[in-house]
Order: sequence, then structure tokens, then C-alpha cells
Amino acid sequence: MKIKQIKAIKATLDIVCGKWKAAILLVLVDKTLRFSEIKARLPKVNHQTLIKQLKDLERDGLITRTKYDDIPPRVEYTLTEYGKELEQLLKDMMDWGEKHLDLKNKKYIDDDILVKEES
Amino acid sequence: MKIKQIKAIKATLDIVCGKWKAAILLVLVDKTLRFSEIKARLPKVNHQTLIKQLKDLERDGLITRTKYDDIPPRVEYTLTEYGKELEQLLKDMMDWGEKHLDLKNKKYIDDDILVKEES
DNA sequence: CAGCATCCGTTGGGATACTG
DNA sequence: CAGTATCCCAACGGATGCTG
Repeated sequence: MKIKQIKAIKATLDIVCGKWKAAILLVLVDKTLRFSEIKARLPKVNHQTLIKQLKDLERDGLITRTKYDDIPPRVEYTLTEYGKELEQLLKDMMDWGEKHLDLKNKKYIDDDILVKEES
Repeated sequence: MKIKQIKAIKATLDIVCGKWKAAILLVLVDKTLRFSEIKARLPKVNHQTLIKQLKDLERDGLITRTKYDDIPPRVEYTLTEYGKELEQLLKDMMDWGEKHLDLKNKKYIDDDILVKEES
């Protein structure tokens, strides 16, 4: 049943492989965040791009979007159960990457990735 | 150290996220294959595209390319240790995908993915 | 058989401007 | 504050043709 295997893997990869998807999921692992809080933690991401990727993640069931009818508007994003179950997978990718890749020198490191450390 | 975490994850994803990379790795898990054998198992992949993705995987240290000076030419591709250690990760992605995604109906399923079953 | 060079179309990330 | 609507550009997958 190779075909189904590969389809499942590809589907998973397609969901997570957006330029900022992994970063978004990681910052949401800690806690629910507002749009502006996510943006503050990912200073380099474009406003519009962030909205798109959040929409994708919501469509794919990894996060939920809750809108409060306040003024000014407030929107919160939370990991779903599915999203939380991805955490282990992300951790495994991290372990593999740290073990095998030269993260300082290689060209496949994308310096646009920047997350503000917790203050 | 969020930044390093995300960089490692992104680097890993970048390596595996080519359209056919996961499929190539999976068919090579079983055994070393010649270029034409890989192509036979992935009928839908373009000749040139396959060469490119194999080159990427070789550059990133996941497979090794062995050229024999025969006539006609013969080239074999094998998973490296690094590549083999990815297998578990791929399996985990598969499990997650099968558990959470509706692989039949959803639009994120790419029907181009086709692997010939073992005959 | 396996690979390279080249060109092309699509797509996804990004920039800018405007709305409730 | 958060979101929509456009437009733009680079990168990637793919098609074609040629080589040892």
C-alpha cells in the first residue's frame, strides 16, 4: 500500500510546508495568541502573508480562529487537538535537523526565520 | 532557544518538501535502485524533474549516487544513514496524515503522486 | 541509459493601499 | 486591530531537445 502511504505523507507535508507554518505552530504551542501577538513574535513575516498562512492552517484544521466583537477588534488563534498532536512531529524534525544539518553554514538555512525570544 | 528550534525544523522541511522528495525516499527505503528503476516506480514524475530532485537529495546528504562506467551507463542511488534515519519521521507523518486527514476528498491531495505497487 | 541546457507557466510569498 | 483586494516577482516543477 505504498500509494496510500505516500499520499498521507505528502498531505501532511503540504500542510506544514508553508514558509511560516512551522514557526506559527511553534509559537502557538505555548499558548493562545492574538494576531498582533503572533506578529510580534515573528517580526519578519509580512502582514498579508501571515493572514494567508493562518487561514491555511485554519482551513486544514490545525488552529481555530476566535473573533471577539470588541472595539478595537480582537482575534485569537489556538491550536486544535490535531495541531497539538503535530508538536511531537515538529520536535522530531528538530532533532533530526540538529543532528544532521550544519545549521550555521549551509545555504538551506533561511535567515528570514526569526522568532522573538520570550521577554 | 526558539530560534534555533525553528531553524532546525525549517531546514528539515526544506529538504523534504520537494514535490517528489518524500516519494523518492520511500522507494529507496526498500533497496538501492537505478535511475530507471526509480522512474519506473514513479511513472508520473518528469525525467528532468526527477534528476533535479535526486541532485537536491544528494547535495543534502540523504542519498548517495554511484556511477558505474558501463555501457550503457548505470547509476545507482542509495539512502545514506541520514536518509535512513528519516524513515521513522516519514512514518510518523504518515500516521498523523492518516489519522487526521480525509485523504479521499480533500483538495490538498495531489493526485500526481503515484507509485507503482511492487509487482 | 542517464544527464545537461534552456525555456516556460504556475504558484506562493511579499508589497501596497484601503476598510470596519 | 485585523482583514480584504490587487499586483508583482522569484522560484520551482515541468516540457523539449541534445549529448556521451
